Amino acid sequence: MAQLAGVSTATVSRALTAPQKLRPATLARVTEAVRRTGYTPNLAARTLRARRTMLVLVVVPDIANPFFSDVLRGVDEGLSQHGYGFLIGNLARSRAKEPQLANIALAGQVDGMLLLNGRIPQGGRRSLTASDIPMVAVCEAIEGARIPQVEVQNREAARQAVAHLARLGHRRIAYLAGPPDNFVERERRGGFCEGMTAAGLSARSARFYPGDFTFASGVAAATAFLQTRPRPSALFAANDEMAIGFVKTMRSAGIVVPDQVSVVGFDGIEFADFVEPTLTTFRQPRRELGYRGATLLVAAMRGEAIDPAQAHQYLPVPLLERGSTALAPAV
Amino acid sequence: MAQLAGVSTATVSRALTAPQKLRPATLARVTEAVRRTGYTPNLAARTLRARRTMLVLVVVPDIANPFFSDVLRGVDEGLSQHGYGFLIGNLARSRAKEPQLANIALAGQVDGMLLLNGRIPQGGRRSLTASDIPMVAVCEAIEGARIPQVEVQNREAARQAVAHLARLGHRRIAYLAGPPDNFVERERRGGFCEGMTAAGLSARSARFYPGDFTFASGVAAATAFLQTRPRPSALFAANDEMAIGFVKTMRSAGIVVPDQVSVVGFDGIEFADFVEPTLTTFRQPRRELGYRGATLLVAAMRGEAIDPAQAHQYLPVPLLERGSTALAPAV
DNA sequence: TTGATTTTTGTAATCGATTACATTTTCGGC
DNA sequence: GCCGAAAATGTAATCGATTACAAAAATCAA
Repeated sequence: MAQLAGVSTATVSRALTAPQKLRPATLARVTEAVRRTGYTPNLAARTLRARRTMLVLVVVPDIANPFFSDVLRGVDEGLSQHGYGFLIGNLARSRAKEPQLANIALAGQVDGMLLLNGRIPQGGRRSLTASDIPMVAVCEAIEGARIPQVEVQNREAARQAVAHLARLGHRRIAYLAGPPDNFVERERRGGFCEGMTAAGLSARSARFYPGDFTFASGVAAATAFLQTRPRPSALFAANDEMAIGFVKTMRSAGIVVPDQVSVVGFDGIEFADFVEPTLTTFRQPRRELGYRGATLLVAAMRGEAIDPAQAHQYLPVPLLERGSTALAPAV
Repeated sequence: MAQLAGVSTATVSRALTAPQKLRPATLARVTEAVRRTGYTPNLAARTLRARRTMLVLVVVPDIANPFFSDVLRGVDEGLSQHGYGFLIGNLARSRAKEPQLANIALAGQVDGMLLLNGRIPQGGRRSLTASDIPMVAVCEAIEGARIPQVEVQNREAARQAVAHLARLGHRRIAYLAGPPDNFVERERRGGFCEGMTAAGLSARSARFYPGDFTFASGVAAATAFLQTRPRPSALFAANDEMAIGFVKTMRSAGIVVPDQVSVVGFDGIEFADFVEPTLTTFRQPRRELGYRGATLLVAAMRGEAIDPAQAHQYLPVPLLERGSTALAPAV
């Protein structure tokens, strides 16, 4: 290959990694030879010598969750643009695999990590936090971690949900919660309370139904809701799946949504469009979350300084006003 | 590290890759030294020399599709069990990236490929088909390809759908199709026709509505359906998303499902449980598809002979009889 | 044209494992 | 205790790129 172009292997290497260092004529000869032979540099050799793998480990809490697959699409776009590929580390909703994933990074098998799970994996042979492996957190923020993060304006959106309902005349607004140890749940709940206060309503006296982000917990909340007196006229669910479970149960109990109860969800999953009535919700910019996270990580892996203003991004989540919210029924 | 154990690097290497070649005492000394130093072999060096990457390229037609994320979970399980990781090649519903993905494999960056897209990627610098890179097709079969394949019994299930409806007394059964160039669509349509014949009904005179697997095409089919005379009493949709779009539109038009029209879907997506009425459908064993494909691929990559009986697997797809099917209305 | 300076290219060491081959050790049988 | 075969271990070449350093070529000023 090098012979065909009449140059040394060093020159070939330079042609591929630092073309500006070559005379145009030489570069052209090498390029032509590369084209003719269909030469591809061996990745392993390059990695071995240059100590870069051009690979990123993406830690996902649950790969079977469609939410993350959309985020992954953005990650894919952001990384492949810069020549990076990615490995997927699926935690499958448990922490058992964390040490294994941490070690992949610590062993230098990847150049950086993208954390979608709201936690820095623990239990590796060394501490990831203390290492200088570039990491970026996406979707679920990691409190106290000194790494770039990209999340959505959970708190702000939740406030807006309450404001939207208050504007429609609702005064008894309930909250359908996620798991209490979850970061986004806490943000959304906090925003809900702030929104209540801002609307001149008492957050203290609002009804809070427990939930865990599943459809089933939405159903359970609906059952509890039916027995609540006085019955709230609106409900803000911390995610769409619960909201849909809630709405479905309401309807089978003969309660008309939105006439008797307004419901607001969160996430903007695809099926929010397909249920009856269509769900009023906040559309998370999933692809964008992944894309921005990937872009930040690439910068970090290249050793570029990250603009502090970019280091922690809060993306806006637009409210989609649709069929499940309406004016409060007259008292 | 080798010094700490008082052995050569060759022995360390053997301790890690072929422990049975060492005397137990030596092995123990090395193991202890490995533990104490926290040594991890450099993957790049190993790959360079051993010419194995322990990585698989998974080609996905659309990573944002939840169907595939579930399959990926199975793939993850099957591969990680044997120490393999995987890269994701996302085609994003187009063929533009095929050459790029083919080249990743041809350049030896992975040890094998798992194809979920029903096609062998074309346009690489050499032909993948002619190469000896291990490949396995999953979900969507690749006709004529001499590689192991894992798919579901599409044809059999479609026959069963018709049988189920016929058993309920339906005689005018319509078919809501997928894109005509899609392999699984053709199988399901074929099974539908066979089922009609088996039930003593004319497949020729059945109504076929065009579709493309999207919710919107289910809505469109419903609109056409409403104008069909005489109106069929049952419909078999080639996937759940269309079935759900169809049902939703029927209901808003005041047609009661299943009393006036029975509907059967295909795939068993999560939301089939959540719609009203719950959808009668076939649950695809998604995780299992991925797991089996991964297992076959590992065998192929290890150079093991594949039992011909295992080389093309057709997994059964159980029918879930739920709310969207009922006895045909009396004529 | 010449010599100094800069740019381009080549030579050879290097990354860290695996592995063919050589050497040493172990072990059984006599 | 010795010999030969078998098992265990060591030595050194090797995988294929990158890159420090050296050498050669190009460029420029006088």
